[in-house]
Amino acid sequence: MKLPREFYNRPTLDVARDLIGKALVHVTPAGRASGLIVEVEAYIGEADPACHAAPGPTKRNAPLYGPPGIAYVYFNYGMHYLVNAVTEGVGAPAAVLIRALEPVEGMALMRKRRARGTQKRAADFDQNGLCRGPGNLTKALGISLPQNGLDLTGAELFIETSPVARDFPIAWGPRIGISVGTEQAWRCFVPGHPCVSGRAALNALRPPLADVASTR
DNA sequence: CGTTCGATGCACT
DNA sequence: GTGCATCGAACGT
Repeated sequence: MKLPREFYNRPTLDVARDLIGKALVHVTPAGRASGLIVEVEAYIGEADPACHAAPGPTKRNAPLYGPPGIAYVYFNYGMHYLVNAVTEGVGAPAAVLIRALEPVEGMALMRKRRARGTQKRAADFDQNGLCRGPGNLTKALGISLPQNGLDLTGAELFIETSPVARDFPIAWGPRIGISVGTEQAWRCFVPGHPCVSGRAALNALRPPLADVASTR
């Protein structure tokens, strides 16, 4: 079941939590590639210094200001594309960054895409690492600028409940790779999952924060 | 184990 | 010109 627009039209932290265990799917002429979401981060509003909306509306962050359920894809560090799901209502700029997936469909295609432009061969990639990290998963799924602004309720790029989904434990911690806004525990992940990015210490199960993500 | 650092290009000031 | 919501190789302990 594809997630409807109302799913995204909610408080961003709720959307972030509920995205764990759902499947991100990209359909292209080369085939279908998908994976279960096991790590996300929330970026919420102009008051969040780490959110791209912090400077106010610009050409780049325009999708954040639009309706929920839209893909916000941007280019970073000169070589990586990062994909977000826009949340909350029009004029409330917020989104959930997808940081890691457990590969489900199209692993051969993912390997091929990951190897593109490198010295490595497709077979060199470990399956658990195919979609570990926000830059890696967009490369594996073939997501880049043409996918920016796509409707996540559409047919090309969407998020759905998966038949392979199961209940995951979840935990919250500080967001990774930012220099401001680190006091917020707005990174949501599956502790101990082999496809989650970041250091082991960051990903340890914190007992008071342990919870279970819903499959629905 | 841990930390540092270079690659690489563009939006924004 | 500056600074990235990164990655992985190279180095130090």
